[in-house]
Amino acid sequence: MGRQPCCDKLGVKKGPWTAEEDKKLINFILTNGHCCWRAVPKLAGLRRCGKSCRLRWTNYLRPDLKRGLLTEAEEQLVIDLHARLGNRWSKIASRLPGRTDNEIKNHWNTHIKKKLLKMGIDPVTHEPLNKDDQASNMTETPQDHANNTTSTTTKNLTTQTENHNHLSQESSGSTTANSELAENSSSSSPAAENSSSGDESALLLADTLCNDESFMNNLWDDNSKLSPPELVDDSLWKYSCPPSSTTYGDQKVVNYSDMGILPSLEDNCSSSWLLDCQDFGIQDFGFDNCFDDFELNKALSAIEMGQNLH
DNA sequence: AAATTACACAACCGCATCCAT
DNA sequence: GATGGATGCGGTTGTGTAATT
Repeated sequence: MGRQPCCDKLGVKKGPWTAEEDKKLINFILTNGHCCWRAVPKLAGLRRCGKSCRLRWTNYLRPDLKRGLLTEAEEQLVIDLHARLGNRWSKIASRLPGRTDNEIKNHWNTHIKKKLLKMGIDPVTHEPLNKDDQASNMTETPQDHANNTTSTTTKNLTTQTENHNHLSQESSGSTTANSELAENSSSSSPAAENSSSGDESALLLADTLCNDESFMNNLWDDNSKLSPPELVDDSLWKYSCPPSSTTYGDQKVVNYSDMGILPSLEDNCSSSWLLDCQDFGIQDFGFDNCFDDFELNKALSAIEMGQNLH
């Protein structure tokens, strides 16, 4: 007896999600959480595979997502983390608040890869392309590489990453995920310790990073309702968090009206998923811990602004 | 203005892993 | 320990849009 397909292929819709479907999914998850993705489509009244629902939620509908291109600082962090972790996009994404593995993967493939090649750096090994021993690296997996080598990009980025690790530990008080990174760093990247503090490029990058206000806000703002990098995971989203103030502080606000989730002006309807939250009672979802009146108002104004754009 | 190319990103697919039985 | 189901992850493809010719 073979394994059952993850969903009944018959009658399951594929392709782009409609605004109506998005709304159904959001309402359902905000109301019930996602106890079991397989059951979600049925319970939410969607003709979708559970897998598809999960993907849609984690990659697009989650309220804490940042939209828009990665900042320079985020990009540098991705490069550094990739040098250490390889193509483990979910691990990398867990260190970038509001970013998804899919988003980072896409950005890597469309931007960073080319950028590194242009700089003469192998995006897989993070070593200079014309190195003699390049051939030997060809057989190495990114993971092997991450465990064994000191990459060029890592060398360049060490200072900034150390700043991140050090400071995020302090600010979050949580060391679980960072300790994993630290493990990788200490065992695999002696460069982290050895890199010259006088390395101009590293300092420059660190400077860039620290001057990137939105990025730093995400990392430092104790009041930020964004999870610290190591805390961004689905388990926490079971009892989801609303759009954070940090997110709304960015011009790339999560704009639900763009997605058609919010009623258009012509709908002349006051309901939205956020307003629905109010109806449900924010406390019902544990929102009271992370969503005060001020932020609710901020969120609603942001949404109104979004509506006014249409 | 039309055709072509490049880019951005949403979504799917298949395999891996975890976990309950 | 074996098995099967649910979920997660990474690779890849498809599609819409902007830029260029």
